[in-house]
Amino acid sequence: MLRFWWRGYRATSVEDLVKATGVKPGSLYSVFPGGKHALFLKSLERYSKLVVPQKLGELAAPGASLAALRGYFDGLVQDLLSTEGRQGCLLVNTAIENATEDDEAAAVVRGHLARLEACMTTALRNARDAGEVRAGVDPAGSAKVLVATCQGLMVVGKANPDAAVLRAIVDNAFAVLV
Amino acid sequence: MLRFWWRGYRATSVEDLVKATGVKPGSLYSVFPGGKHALFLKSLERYSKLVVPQKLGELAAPGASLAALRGYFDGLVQDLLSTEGRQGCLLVNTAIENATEDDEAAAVVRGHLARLEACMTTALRNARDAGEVRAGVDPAGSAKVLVATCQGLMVVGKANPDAAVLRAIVDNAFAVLV
DNA sequence: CTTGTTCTTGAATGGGTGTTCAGATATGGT
DNA sequence: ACCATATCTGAACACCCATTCAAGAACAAG
Repeated sequence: MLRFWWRGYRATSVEDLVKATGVKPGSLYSVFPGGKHALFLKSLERYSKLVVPQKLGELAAPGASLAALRGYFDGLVQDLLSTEGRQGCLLVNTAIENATEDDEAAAVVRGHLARLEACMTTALRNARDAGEVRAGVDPAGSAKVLVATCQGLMVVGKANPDAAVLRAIVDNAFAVLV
Repeated sequence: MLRFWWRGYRATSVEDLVKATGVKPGSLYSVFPGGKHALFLKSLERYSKLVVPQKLGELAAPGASLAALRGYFDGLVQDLLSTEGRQGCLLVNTAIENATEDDEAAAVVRGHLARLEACMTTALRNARDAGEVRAGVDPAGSAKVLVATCQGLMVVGKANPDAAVLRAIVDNAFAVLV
């Protein structure tokens, strides 16, 4: 999973995976019928179930509010600025690299986007009920925009991992809500 | 350029380029010293100078206002929904696929993002002066967010090319401005 | 028509790719 | 200790990759 995350599907060779896991080709192909591609899909699922919830943090909780939402974005920026986090999000990378020609991978990405939107919608609804955002803000609608914005943050962060640029995006994205 | 746009850098082989252009390997390498990578950088520049201005349309004009800005986003959505446009934007794809390991490519992407932000800032400034957006809207700040949002639109569009989903993102992104 | 030069060709090169498989090794029940 | 079964191993396979280069074609000048 880490190899696909760091380097992408095409750039990761089976030899890389063999070296990284210590599992030799023969075993790898008997454990994962379907070879590299099957392993990739398993990696996407593993990322969805292990890494994503960890990054979501409080935002995944039903009582999440504006602070949790903001915390998610801040974490995203912090990751993009760190040496280890520059690879961004495996699912975003997959959307760009594979989604057009790999329907199974695209489906995993769609699932991720839907979950993210759901989390953000509840967080915004809670925030509105608590008076943390303007009354005019539509939780469902704003969640859709914020999902797109955070995917865009990854793209910008990859090309330009600059603290000021990324923080300005987040600041201004939240400024219109209050 | 089209090959790199459609399939990405790694997935495009020199043989593909030879077949597509009719230029045989020997000539190709004598015209482009540096081989595949040099040709890729030239493709990025060509895309920047030919395709991007065409997509920007009125938004590139100094007098562009809210309608031009909205038109750009609508064009983006329309492209993502068409069969030919599903490949998205070459520069966004490059940001994800190559930016971390290819500084030259990343620089071209950064230039594109800067230009886009400049266009959007002037459009928003014009819109504010004309009273088309709320007085509280900060042109420079909102432009940064809109740049990120439109990059995110590409990511979402690749995984989920659904008219309702994409239009909802654009509608809600503009809803907070008026 | 010659000659010198530029441009073009496509086969060859060395290395990397994903995948397979027969043989070696380990395991667990008797 | 035995053997049947499951597991692991790494060499071998066929193919594709980016790149090079010597041989040939096209061309312009005298």
